[in-house]
Amino acid sequence: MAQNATYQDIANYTGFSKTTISRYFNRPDSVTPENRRKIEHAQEVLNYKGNKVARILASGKTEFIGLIIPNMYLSFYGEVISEFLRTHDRYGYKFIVFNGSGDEESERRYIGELLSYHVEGLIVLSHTVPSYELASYRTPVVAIEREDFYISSVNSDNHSGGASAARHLYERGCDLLIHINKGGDDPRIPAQDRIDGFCSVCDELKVRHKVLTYEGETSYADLETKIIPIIDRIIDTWPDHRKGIFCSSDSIANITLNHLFHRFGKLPDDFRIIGFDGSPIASRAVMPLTTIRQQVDVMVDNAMELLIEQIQAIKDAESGRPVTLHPEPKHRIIPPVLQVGSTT
Amino acid sequence: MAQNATYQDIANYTGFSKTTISRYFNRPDSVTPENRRKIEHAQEVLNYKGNKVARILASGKTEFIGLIIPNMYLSFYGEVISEFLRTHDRYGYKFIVFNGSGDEESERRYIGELLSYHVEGLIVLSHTVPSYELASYRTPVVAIEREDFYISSVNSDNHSGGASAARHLYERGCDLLIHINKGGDDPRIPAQDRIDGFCSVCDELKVRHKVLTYEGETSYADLETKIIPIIDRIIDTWPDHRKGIFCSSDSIANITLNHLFHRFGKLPDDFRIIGFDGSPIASRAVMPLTTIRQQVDVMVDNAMELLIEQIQAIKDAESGRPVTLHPEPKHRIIPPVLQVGSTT
DNA sequence: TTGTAAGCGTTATCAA
DNA sequence: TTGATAACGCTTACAA
Repeated sequence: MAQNATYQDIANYTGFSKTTISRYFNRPDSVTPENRRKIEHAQEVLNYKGNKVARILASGKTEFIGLIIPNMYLSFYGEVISEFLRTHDRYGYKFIVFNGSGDEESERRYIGELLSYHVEGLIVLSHTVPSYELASYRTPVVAIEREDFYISSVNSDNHSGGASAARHLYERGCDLLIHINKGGDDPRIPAQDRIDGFCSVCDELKVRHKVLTYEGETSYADLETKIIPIIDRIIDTWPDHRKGIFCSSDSIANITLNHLFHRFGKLPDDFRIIGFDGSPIASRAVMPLTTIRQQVDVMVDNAMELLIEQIQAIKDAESGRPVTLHPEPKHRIIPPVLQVGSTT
Repeated sequence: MAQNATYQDIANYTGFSKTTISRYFNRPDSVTPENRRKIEHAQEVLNYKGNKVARILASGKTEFIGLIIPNMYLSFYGEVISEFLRTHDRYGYKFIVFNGSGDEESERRYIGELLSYHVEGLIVLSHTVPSYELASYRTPVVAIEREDFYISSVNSDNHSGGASAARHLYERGCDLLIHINKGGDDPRIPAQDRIDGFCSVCDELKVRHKVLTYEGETSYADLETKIIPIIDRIIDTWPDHRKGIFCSSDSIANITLNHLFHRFGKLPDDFRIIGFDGSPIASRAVMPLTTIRQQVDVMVDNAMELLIEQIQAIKDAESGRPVTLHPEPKHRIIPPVLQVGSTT
């Protein structure tokens, strides 16, 4: 079983030096057309495969980006992965994906591992490791929909998302607006903006409203056990209102909708539901959910831009060009869009 | 901006040689406890990070596995990715994920790229590159739910899946069984077994049946445009039968269900629908789909076992131990389970 | 346009 | 138990 061919083998075969072979691969123009053909031929004869590991070691450039997501049961994250993979054709970066599962120590280990592979940058969607720690790694990093005080980030315009949800429910005749969201420890998370936007519109319209929270979940099934009691409480507590429920994810909206169906055989007329994400589960349902759709493709494009900017800054710095070494974190805000379904 | 510390730095700091530092990391017992402490201390002082790239180059072991999936709009593949990522805690392998998008040339390029990163193995779910070519790379490889003539694989027991779908529809009183599946070019694909299982049970039960096919799709929306005409044709052609429709994916089943709802406002009593996959879209719907659920977790576990077996065989071969170099491909068959919903 | 030689940060093989 | 030294396969000055 022959070992893989190397530059050295091609060099021996053609009579050139390793350097020329290297140049052939990196800047073909710098080799005469005739010699280019010779090398090309040798390459095929020897079935040359290439070894990027050696190239990385020598050049320091891995073309790897680490991607850390919190879970896979929210379809939002699947969509995010998908969109990032799609950027490969444009930028050439490969993605090493980790599922943090909400455990801070694991995520820290994963990050360490990614750094030791010399990834050129990190995209972080998981919530546990604080941004000041991420910033301290001195590696390009972009946060998406998470606490981002010390690092660049891309977020949905959660404030306007919450606001348009409230406005839409009001327009659909609701006189009690309820927002269901995860119980927050850190007030700087994006979800807080959603709550603020929701409440400020409610105040403005002078419509009664509530924010109900649940404790962090670990799976879709777990989420169900936490949401269903909340819905039951709503049914019992406010029988005489037309209730507009703004859920902080389509999963929650879906659970809400299903539970109402199971109790009443239909979506009762005193309920309106609106989700958040724009996931397939929303649009592909027999009764499509009204939802605030995040523009995942746009968010991912922006994240790549921000990350590549940082990667470029580091390359510039290394090649001695003048450069701002610690630029202010940049935050991009992507407006979500109201996607009207049948639940409002 | 200080460079990352290396073994050399630790060696200089402690007065040992690089070799000793290397041994400290790889076989700590081979260093005296006292010296171990010294090195440990130096490691912290210098904030040593490690460089796996260099380790890979020197040792040849990357701990990387390449994962090539055909698309991300079928939730099956998202679930597969998720399950593979979960194995990291058990086996330590990292995953480089590519989305083949059904283009043979891209997939071939991706595979080349993965090989040049010296991934230790390949998991292939995409359909384009034939298995004899995959086998020719002489790299450990496991196929999942695709043509697998020359390589090891894990598949759902498609025959029994198709059979139990037919049996279930028959038991639910259908007198015309229809199977919708992708138009096949290659008869060796797993889907063919599904068709066979379906038809053989129909023959056995002496119930009338049809297999309808559509041409390869590129997205969920595209799939809709291909499936809807088929459903319309079914409605027009066989008005007087109770039709049991077995769809080759939950997405197709979902499209079918939605279309029937849009035309009739409900699932008409002369229709029964059964999907295949067991995706969230099936179980989380207001009207949960009956479906043949693939045991993704079991399939992934088996795939990892088969792959690691091959990786181990290569390591054994390299260390000179006697070993069968080209063992027969192994094929594992995982039984899917009938998951009864509200559409039958 | 081509070649020489010195790395990149590990692991592996011998000796000591 | 430790150390000197040679790989691993490529990139990158610097020379020719």
